[in-house]
Amino acid sequence: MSQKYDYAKIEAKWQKYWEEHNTFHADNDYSKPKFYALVEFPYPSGQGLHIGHPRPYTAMDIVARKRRLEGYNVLFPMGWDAFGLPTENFAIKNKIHPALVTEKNVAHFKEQLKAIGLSFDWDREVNTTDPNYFKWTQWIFLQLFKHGLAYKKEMAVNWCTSCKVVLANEEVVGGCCERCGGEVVRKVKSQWMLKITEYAQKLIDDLAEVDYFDRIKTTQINWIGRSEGAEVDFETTTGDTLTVYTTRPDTLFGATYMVIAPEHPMIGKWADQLTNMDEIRAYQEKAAKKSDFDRTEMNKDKTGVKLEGVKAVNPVNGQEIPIFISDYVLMSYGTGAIMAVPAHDERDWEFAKVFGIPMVEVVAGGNIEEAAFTDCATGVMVNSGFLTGLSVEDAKVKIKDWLEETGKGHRKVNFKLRDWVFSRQRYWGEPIPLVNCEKCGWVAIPEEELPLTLPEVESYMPTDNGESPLSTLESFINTTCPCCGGPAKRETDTMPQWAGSSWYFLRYCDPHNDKELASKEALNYWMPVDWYNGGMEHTTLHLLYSRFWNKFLYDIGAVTTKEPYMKRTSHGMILGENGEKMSKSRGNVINPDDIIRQYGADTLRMYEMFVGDFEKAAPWSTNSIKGCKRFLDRVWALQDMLTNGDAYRPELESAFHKTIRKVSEDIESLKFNTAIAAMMALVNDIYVTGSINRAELRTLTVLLNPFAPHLTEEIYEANGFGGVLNEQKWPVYDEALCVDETVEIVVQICGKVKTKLNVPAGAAQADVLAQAKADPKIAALLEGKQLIKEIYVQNKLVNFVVK
RNA sequence: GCGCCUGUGGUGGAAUUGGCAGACACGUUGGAUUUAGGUUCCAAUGUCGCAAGAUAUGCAGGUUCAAGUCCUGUCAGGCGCACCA
Repeated sequence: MSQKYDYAKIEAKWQKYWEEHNTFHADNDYSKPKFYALVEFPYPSGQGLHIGHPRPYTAMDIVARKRRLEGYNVLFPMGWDAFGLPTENFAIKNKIHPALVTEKNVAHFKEQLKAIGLSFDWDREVNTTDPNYFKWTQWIFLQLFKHGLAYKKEMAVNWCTSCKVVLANEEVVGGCCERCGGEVVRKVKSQWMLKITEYAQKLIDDLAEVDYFDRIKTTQINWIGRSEGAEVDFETTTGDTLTVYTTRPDTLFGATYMVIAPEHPMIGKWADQLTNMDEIRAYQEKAAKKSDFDRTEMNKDKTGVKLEGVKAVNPVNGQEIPIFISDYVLMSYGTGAIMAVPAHDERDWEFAKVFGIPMVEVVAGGNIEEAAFTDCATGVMVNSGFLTGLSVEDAKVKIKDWLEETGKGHRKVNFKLRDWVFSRQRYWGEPIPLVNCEKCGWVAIPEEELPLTLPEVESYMPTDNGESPLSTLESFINTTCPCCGGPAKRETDTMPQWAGSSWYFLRYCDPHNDKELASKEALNYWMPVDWYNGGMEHTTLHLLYSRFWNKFLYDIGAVTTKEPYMKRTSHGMILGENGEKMSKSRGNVINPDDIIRQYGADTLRMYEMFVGDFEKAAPWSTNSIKGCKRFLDRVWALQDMLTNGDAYRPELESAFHKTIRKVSEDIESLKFNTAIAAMMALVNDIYVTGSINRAELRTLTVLLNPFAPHLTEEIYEANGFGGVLNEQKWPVYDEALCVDETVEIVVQICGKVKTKLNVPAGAAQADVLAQAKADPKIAALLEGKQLIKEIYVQNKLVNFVVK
């Protein structure tokens, strides 16, 4: 052997072999047990692959390769989430069609992914910008529309002044655009909305049926934000009704004023009766200019204006109470109006202090002069009419019953989750397949006309008034109504990037189907995804959206499972060498092409898995990667020490069984770093013996194969183990052989280690204690002391407690 | 402010139900091989100490025969949410 480990040659050879033999193609052979491993498909940016991409891809590649060796029919697909702003912006700047930009970027990404030796089934590649794909994205939208889950709404939206695009709430981070960091302002626009709120309860409930990391579940539950309370109707002196939502109806006797959102519609209605309308208008204008972020920024100083001329009546005691407008009440949550109980709500307390409003204590136990008493678990009701003397919990039930009996209110569940703003005034997205007819209103285009493709336009720039570039194209806009045949205009907005990624996992099951999004047979066999790994940052966006779409499609019978993903895990980021996030501006970017050239793909894979806890962020280290290269060099060099032998040698037998067990278990629990450490330790043990036999080398190559597929295939073939490695069986271990024959027992005196003994595994307590006491060093230390206690832990330690 | 998570050598990180802290690497030091650099191999490597030994998991307490692990308090860092009534 004695040849150098020529990774470049070996990797090119096996990548070619896999491609030519279509090795990783997932058959639609429905008789075999299946395993569907999924990684988030990338956005093919112009910069090419980031060094962070291979981390989750390699991890799931390891799982997929292990499953194949275990006899599963494995679906491990890849595709491109290719609509989106960076491509469009590049197209605008360079006056080139975004489809061409996308094509070029995809080709580059694909080449880079193949160079890592990932076992994707490239026959099932999907691309969200391919009309054969987005035909079905549009089809799904039409079903949502037909089922009343898509609707158009005039609303204040988040507008990124830099991208010139509407953002979903989820895309606004700290008052700035998630993508470009530009300023986000409020703007009133007519938008397509998807009623994700209709599925809020199911999205919470069905988390019980899936295996996600706890923090992923918690984040989703918090984001959906369910709360239980009541809606209460307050009469006003104008004869109107003002409905509020509250989670504390038990404190109704303590409501001393009301607050409504500055944009509350009642204000317009009461304009004639309000004597301080100028002041109110000024406050409304000030509030309208602020984004949601600005409104939350100033949460310390409560501001507001009292409505002079209108009062509300507390339904429990008939008391007239003032109404204020204040921007601490949001129109978008609940009813846009609250009953304020300053004694038992911090915000109301602060507001009442500013405006000198009286407080009424209705739950005993706090000091309302100092602070609002909000701890509801322990309190007893006071000053509360028929609720007085009850516990808070009982009072909640009683008041809700009372509200429902008297018709003054009712139980109500609310969610923080808002409906999904689905329109984008952009070119590079799926056109929304609807037309607007003067007579018939919004009408779906016939399904047989799908896909509705993007027309060629002069400029991809949004117009100055924020409309889509498509809005300037008369030939696209003007059409006929599918319903009445009269003149109609097409919707010119496109879908957000989230659309295509909300169902791609379904398309992988049957990617070339032109009759339906995927056949029932294929879905029935492959779905749900058995293991989905992706970024933590997608927990409230992509994960929620795609679960929503899948649930809707399930309800209309288009898919076969209620939940799309059985198991969801998340990986940590790869940081720069300085521990900061990698970015061009910080100058700490590592290019995967360079690493592969210098060390090889197998080393890159090993290092990305060895770098640290898979779930945590880890800084890149150019020094540490050498350790992985060294390990693979050592594995390669084992071939020079090869001897015959068809069984593990006795001195290594236990080590082999233990390592197989460790690697098998660690892969399942994402502990790739310790799996690799175990293999390194095994190789070190082998080196100590000075040789390796054929049985041992064969097992080692299979075990290491998911991590370093090229190197192991080459060793396997070069030594004539028979067949190709990827068609072999995952090694098995014998639990009985994982146990050592003798164990080292620690002997402590008063918890301090004094000596160690070698005893047979499972030795009897009495024997071990006797042997410990007989040890000269221990005997000397016990001499003249009173033995109070003897602790014995099987196969672990002995502890003598003395006085 | 609220919620969740994390604090272990010079560095990345390991440590079943509480049971030898520092696996596995990186780096460093010394040695061997080499004309030299690189590679490879051997040895050492938490801290203090010649040694015996002592001491050590952010800090301060507590429970226990025994604590990185459990409890209380506290500090630092990270993530999420952020006036959600």
